[in-house]
Amino acid sequence: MSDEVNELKQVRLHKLAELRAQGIEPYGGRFERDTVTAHIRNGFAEMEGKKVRIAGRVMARRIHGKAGFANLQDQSGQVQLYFRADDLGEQRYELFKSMDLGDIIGVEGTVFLTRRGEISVQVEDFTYLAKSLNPLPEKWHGLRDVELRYRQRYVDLIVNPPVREVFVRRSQIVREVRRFLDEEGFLEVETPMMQPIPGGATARPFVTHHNALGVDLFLRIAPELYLKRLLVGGFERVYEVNRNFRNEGISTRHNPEFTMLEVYQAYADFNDIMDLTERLICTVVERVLGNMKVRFQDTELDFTPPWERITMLEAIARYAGVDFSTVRDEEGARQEARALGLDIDPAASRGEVINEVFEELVEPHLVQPVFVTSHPVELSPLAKRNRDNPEFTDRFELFIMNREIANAFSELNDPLDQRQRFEQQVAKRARGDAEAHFMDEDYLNALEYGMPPAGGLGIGIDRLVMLLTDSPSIRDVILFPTLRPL
RNA sequence: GGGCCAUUAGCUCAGCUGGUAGAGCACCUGACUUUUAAUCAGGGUGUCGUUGGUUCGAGUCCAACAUGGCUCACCA
Repeated sequence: MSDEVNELKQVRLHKLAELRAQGIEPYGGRFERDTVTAHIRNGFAEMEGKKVRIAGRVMARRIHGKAGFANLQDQSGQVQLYFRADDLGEQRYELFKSMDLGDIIGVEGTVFLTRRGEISVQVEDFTYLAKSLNPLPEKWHGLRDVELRYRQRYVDLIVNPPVREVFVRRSQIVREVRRFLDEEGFLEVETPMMQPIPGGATARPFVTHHNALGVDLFLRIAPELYLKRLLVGGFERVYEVNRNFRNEGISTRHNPEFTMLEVYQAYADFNDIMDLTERLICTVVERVLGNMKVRFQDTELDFTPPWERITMLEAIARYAGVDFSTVRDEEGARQEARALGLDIDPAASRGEVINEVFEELVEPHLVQPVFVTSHPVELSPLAKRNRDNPEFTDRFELFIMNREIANAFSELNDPLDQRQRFEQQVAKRARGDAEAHFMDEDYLNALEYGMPPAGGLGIGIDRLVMLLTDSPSIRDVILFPTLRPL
């Protein structure tokens, strides 16, 4: 970071040289541990009086003349160490006294209980595993500066234990998602992150360049079109959990790279996927949190199934008081929306108006888990039309805490309809919509071979993790969120 | 991208209407053999985000820029 070596680091560099002068290697190698700090604390009844070998970072130190204490932190937690000159000899004891907060050491000693009732390890020998040259943040307040916490997550993780808990839980959530899908007979696959045509979502892509091929490639905005090619190929249940990249704004709910789960099930439709989604999330919540009620900020979310299912038009009728099913023409729809106080583009189609009304007037009401179904067709260029009402699609979005957590539909497998939808998107792109879909001839070619009817699902993993870890910002659930380089 | 706010020691933060830089933790020196935010005595370690401007004088007022946060817009 800074090229100026401050005095605190200077002191530590001097200590480092001193260690080497004494023939002590400050950066040790393999250290065989036989337990971890949490095990000593949780299993004290059996551990008392036993000899243990543990390793970790020195987080606090209290020296009392010829004896002293230190807190040793490993991934599992902390345990107190007790150093005595009588046990260690003058020379080793001096070495203990010259230790810095942040140093990583390996320790051999005996588990005991202090007079004050603190589970501790009486150190018989210790070894340097890594000398720390940078001082740790303040022991009481930790690292508060948000920018530093994200830029130097390694420091954040050292001094702010709850942060580590969030990422442990994130890992558990992803593991349980995989376990659920594996148990349901889904096959995990990997499809290209670098795509010649970015498809599967409405978003701006990142562009990169392949030198040997001499072509531009796009970081994927979604895996959807590749996963559906696999349905054509005969895989009937596939999923992928991986990164998507969208070249758009950064906010508390958006990171340019984020993790997406997509699931496809042949011979199913969006109703089957709704059931699957409910079971998936309930299973994950149950297995990870052990409770169907989850507190998010000031709200208690109840995941107990079944979740409400409501069409988009019903939701609008309920929360905005307008029944768009009776408003057939575009101008009438625009007038209704303007009467509700919305600013509507004169060129907006009926479906776009309905979507606008939904987003502005309905989403703020959707707190508890609810499936909203039947979206206008022009907003869903990859979804199958509803048989009875072809202006709408067999699609749903899951809303929790006003946020879209999942998006799913019956997949459009009619190659002629799909071609028309692409053509409409290409026309939008020609009118300047940088987020409209590209024509993808190879995808159409795949559909022309015949794709079984299928239901597909996308879940934003980061947002799910936010909900289940009570994290208000997406940056709190991404280890290294995107920041402007310094 | 717009609006608002923040930026002072390694960290957490004070610093009033402009007068030449402070505290706690950490660190250094000494005392202390069961403490735990250990305690006691002593020591301040700084390009006040950057660059300009106003002024006799700027951490403080003004402007621009940088980085970040919140928020709006866009999206998932």
